[in-house]
Amino acid sequence: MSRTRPPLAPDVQTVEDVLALVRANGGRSTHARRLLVSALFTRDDHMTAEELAADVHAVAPDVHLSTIYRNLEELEELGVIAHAHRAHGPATYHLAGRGHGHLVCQSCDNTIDVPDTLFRSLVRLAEETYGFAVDPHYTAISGRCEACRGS
Amino acid sequence: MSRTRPPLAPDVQTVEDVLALVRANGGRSTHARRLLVSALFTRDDHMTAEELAADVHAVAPDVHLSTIYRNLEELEELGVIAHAHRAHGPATYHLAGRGHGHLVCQSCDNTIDVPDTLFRSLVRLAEETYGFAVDPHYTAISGRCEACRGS
DNA sequence: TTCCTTCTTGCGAGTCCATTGCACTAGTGT
DNA sequence: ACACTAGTGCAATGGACTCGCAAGAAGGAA
Repeated sequence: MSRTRPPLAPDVQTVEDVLALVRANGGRSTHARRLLVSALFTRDDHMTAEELAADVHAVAPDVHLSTIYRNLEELEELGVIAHAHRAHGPATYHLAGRGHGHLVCQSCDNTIDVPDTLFRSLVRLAEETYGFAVDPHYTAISGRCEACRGS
Repeated sequence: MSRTRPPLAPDVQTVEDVLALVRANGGRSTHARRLLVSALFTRDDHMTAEELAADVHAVAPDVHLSTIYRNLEELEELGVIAHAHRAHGPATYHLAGRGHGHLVCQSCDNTIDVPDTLFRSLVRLAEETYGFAVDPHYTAISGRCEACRGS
């Protein structure tokens, strides 16, 4: 499979679409791969590699965690999914779809998905002032959510 | 030492000031502690625990890494230093001073310090829309720096 | 100074999240 | 059916911390 640049996710809407895309890029549609993509579509949420592995394991217990990681990397290169890093704990993966940022509460660890519009000013200022191209999706923003503010 | 709330860093300008603050909070001014604080002041930069340990080890080779971590935690509780998480790699520690955010390049890993003003709009929108209090210091923002954009 | 309390430290072990090398297995085009 | 190579399981490794514990050192009291 070519590992050069993400072909910017076309409209892949189903598990089969993804597998087709994988195959179109020289990959193979394996059991583990299919199950992982299914898990991603079924929950359509932010999930850690461990959580995805748990879902896969419900059906196929011997899919190894390293296989999960390798496939996640693969799918990310194809532009099917994206992952975001949080200050603490494992990264979360989610279907690429429309881009969005993440606010993560330092206390309860909850993630709030937010539209890119929230970052517009930051992106512009960083660009103008430092020539820095902010990727608002890659790092989750830390803070405290409404429920946790008070303590 | 009371571990309740950070007493919001007073004006501590020197190593001795910090040690005094530590003692005022029931801590002791130990060899390891003094060396760590020195390293922090000497470089006055963003440093990882390992880098700080290296500086300390230049003088006292048997200060254990766990001691470095414990002291960093201690100093952070006293408001003397702060740390920021980056998407990859270890956290970086720096003197608290005036707060600032961080832009970290995904390619070259360089950190750019930026004033809080860059985050003003994000902070306001997150607050208004989600009741979420963004802490722009805690998580470094990922992206690509001027030099690395092109590849 | 000596003593005593309690904070600190060194060290080793352990945890969490992720990555890698390797030999074996299994998709695929032919 | 075959061969070629992508993919997989497994174990080991690695980075960055974190923790428990017993020994050691600060600093106030006597």
